[in-house]
Amino acid sequence: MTDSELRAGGKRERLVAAAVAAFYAHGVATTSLADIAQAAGIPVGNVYYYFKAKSDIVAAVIDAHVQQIRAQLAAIEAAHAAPRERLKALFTAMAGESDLIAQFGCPLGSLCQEISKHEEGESAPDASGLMRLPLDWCGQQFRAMGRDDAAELAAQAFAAYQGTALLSSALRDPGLLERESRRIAAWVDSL
Amino acid sequence: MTDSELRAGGKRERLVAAAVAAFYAHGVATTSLADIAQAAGIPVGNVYYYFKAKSDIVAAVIDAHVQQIRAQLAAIEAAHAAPRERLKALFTAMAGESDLIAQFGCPLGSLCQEISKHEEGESAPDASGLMRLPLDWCGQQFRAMGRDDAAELAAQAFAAYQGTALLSSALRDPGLLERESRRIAAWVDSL
DNA sequence: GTCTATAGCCAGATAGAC
DNA sequence: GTCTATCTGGCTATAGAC
Repeated sequence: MTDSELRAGGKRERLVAAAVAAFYAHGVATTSLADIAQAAGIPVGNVYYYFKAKSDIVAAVIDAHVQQIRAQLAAIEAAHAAPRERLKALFTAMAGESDLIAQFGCPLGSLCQEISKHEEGESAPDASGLMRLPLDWCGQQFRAMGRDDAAELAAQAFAAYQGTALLSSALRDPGLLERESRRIAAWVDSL
Repeated sequence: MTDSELRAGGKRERLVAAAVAAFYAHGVATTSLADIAQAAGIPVGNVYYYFKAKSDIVAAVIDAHVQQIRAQLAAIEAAHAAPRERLKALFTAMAGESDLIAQFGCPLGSLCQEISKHEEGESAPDASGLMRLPLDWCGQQFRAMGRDDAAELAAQAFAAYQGTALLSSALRDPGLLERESRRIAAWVDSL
């Protein structure tokens, strides 16, 4: 946290949190700065004291997700020593959010997809880390399990989750995600 | 095709085709009517002769995709009698578009995800059929193979494809989709 | 640092000539 | 049916008072 952030009394954090929620529920393109500012209880014009442009808010939102992912993965590593248990913990945790995911999809996957469609100018932030981070972590776990095809297994497991999240939100069916998450966990156990 | 469409000399079709391409490459929300009209070689104001509002264009785009899916599935059914071969044909065909998918994701999945985020008003069209149609078709094939868990297998296969499409576009890696499509085909063969 | 007011732009949508 | 001209509103972003 920088000095100016400390002086800002948490307003920047409130803006980012409001943007995270709004981007997730309504999408990046359809969310206006006014929406974000209102949700954070801050006048619209004041947003530009904290962010030079909307794309900077997008970058801050991506960064917030990255921090959250790192924290979640670190927590799983602290709670479970065995790579197999760590993998199961990750996919079980994701299934725990099935109601939300059935409404809006995976927070990471939907954000990643929307942003990857307009990576043209230099102002467009890169969201690929949102996929790469958990994917590489899964790969590490499979490698620790002694699998030579760790990267392939990681892609298979993570893609199964992402695809199911997409299906469950399209069909508005949380049960789909819960069943598939159990199947993935059982599959990890069987390896 | 209605009478007025016949009289229109294919302009409506050109608009829909341009919208399909633009929505896929840049997203629905960030594509303006001016973009679509220009790509179709039609003045902006004239768009409203064919569509009352932008949401009607979205509905027409969804419908165009539905027609395309039906045609593709019918072609596969005509070319292959065995359900196992039909499934393999579908996932092989998808892998054939890996370069495009690595750029913009699955045309169906990305459209579905974006639209499902703002299904509030009555003007918002429903895109869930884009997932339901191929999903149900896969289920029918698995059932024809004598599987009791046909619906679950269909979800598993289709989610694997959707998730891999998302990953391969996030990481800009067509090879990922090709490898996983081969794996899905081999898995279908093993059932 | 915080907020108000507003500029400037571009989108979606309409009116009406031809 | 086709097209031009234009209205209206909301959005991003800025200027400047406090």
